[in-house]
Amino acid sequence: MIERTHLKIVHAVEEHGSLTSAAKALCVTQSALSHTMRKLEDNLGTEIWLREGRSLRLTQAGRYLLHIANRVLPLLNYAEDKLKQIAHGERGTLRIGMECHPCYQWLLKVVSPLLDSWPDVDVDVKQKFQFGGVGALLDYEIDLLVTPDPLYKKGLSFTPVFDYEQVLVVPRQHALAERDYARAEDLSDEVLLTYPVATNRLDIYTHFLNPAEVVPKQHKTSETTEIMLQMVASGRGVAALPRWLAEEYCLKLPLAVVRLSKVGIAKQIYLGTRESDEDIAYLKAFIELARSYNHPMGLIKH
Amino acid sequence: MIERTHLKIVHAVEEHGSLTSAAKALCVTQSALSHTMRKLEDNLGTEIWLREGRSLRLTQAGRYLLHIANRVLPLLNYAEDKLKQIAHGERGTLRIGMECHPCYQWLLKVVSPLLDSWPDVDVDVKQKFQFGGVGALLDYEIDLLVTPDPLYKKGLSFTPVFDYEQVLVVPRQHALAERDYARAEDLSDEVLLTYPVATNRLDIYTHFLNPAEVVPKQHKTSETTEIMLQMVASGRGVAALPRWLAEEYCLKLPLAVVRLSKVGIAKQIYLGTRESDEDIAYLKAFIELARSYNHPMGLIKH
DNA sequence: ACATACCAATTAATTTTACTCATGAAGCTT
DNA sequence: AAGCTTCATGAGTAAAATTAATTGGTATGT
Repeated sequence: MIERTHLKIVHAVEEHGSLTSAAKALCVTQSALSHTMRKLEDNLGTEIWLREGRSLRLTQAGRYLLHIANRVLPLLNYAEDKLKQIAHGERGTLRIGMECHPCYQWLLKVVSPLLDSWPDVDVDVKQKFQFGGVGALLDYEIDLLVTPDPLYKKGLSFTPVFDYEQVLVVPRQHALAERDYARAEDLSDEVLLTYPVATNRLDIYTHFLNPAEVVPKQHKTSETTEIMLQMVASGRGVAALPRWLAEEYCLKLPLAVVRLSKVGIAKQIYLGTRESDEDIAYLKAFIELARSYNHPMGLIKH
Repeated sequence: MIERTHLKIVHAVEEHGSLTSAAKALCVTQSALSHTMRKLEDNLGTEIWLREGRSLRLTQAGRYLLHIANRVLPLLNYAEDKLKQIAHGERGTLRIGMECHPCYQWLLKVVSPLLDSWPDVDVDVKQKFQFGGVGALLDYEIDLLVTPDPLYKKGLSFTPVFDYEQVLVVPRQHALAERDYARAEDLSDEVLLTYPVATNRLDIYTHFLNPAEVVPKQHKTSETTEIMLQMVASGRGVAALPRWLAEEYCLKLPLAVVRLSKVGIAKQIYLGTRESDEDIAYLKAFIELARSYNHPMGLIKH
């Protein structure tokens, strides 16, 4: 009933002062406007303008309609703009999902150049998923999954973007600190500190302790890396973290880093996307950015 | 480009879960919706839904469009409602203009029953007009003029709604207080207190002093009735006011009321409207209300 | 006072749009 | 695989929007 044209007409008439000049501005004839508005007036049962000689004057209803026009038109114009930008991949919300704590630390470093070079792209980070990160990706809850465990499924594609080594963090005075590497047995008398997730999602179990059938003396958890490492520094246990993250904290706290097993635990961070999204420009750009981004002390030298 | 239908469709599809059921709800065929939305998608250059098997899933663009729909549709629906109410005279803003100070006092008493019986009518009171009250009425700045001086012009109509007598207010101890009435000469030795308006708009001049060619000893002005009468009570002068207003203050302050001239100055308050507004229900109601309203002590007994 | 310019409404004709119908393709269900 | 549901598509049609041409009214200027 009240259509966008009506709002546009009322607005244009107010701006240009007459039906005729408004018509010119809207690239239609004066007659078209006259017809269109007359129909609306019939429909509402009230006049929008008082016809006084050769000029129009808004009625109370007209004033109210103009008020609505001033509220709604900018909204629609802006929406149109934004939708076209989305269409061209210039704008959007990149919804990133993450399943591992170190991923978050890594992401923080990579996201800011994206925000800089894509000013119209918003980034949204989610961390809890009912059906896991892959499920969230398939359910369109997120557009990008940052994970160390790619789970290849039809319609998804995973790209490795970052290699790192998972290492043991011990107090600087600890006996292991001097060693070239730690063996699983070395932990049987230690308190192990990890993030609060299932042990089958912790590499130190799946790749290190479980194969040797070793369990640590005690297992404690901490939500935050900071607290965890302060506990390590004060001799309350040991932790397993990415080397690049651990070494950062070595500068601030009395900690030392030890390789896990003779060869070390090598990990990758993968970015997962839906294949159907492959032509979204900013998504592609982000993956490229992430891949080319050399973390200050991130890479294992092969 | 983005029309109201598009918003309605996106909204309905979200609500009903499919094009087909949305079509049913909107009383058109599924085909119509499909065509309409396809056209919008072509126009924007992006899909609104991902067609997954036989169900639709909003794209990012689609989610944004839905967001817009949720903002704009209620606005338009409400506006339509309100415009139809305005059309039927059930709703509106009654813009009242006033030119005289006592009018304001009177209005305050009459307006509240209107607000009670017309809950959807707002009242707006204006007091300053570049081209006088009549000009404001003709220029649609106001819808109703409250004035003691009707100025009959084509297209306007005035209705008297309230008779009152303009009287002199003096201190209760004043010599004039005992008199049946005051003559113009009695004021030649008095300080006259009035509202700050031109003397040709003050009845005490036009109807009383000027005809007798008398000027008071001094002429002072006050914006407010309260202050003016406190000054009178303290012997600093005399004032001319409507009897009903003056008698109200006599209860609170040591004042007395004296008739001006032997026959008194009879005044009326008129309500002026545009003839073209005669079918606005709440306007008619207000005038009726005002006319039937018996001020507690307002009327001169003829 | 007359001519001129401007403005909006109206009528009839025309173009454009929106909708329906019929049909087809693709996915679920059983 | 049959049956059902859902969306897409193309063609035809009814409806709506727009235009062109004209009328009547109101300022403006000479």
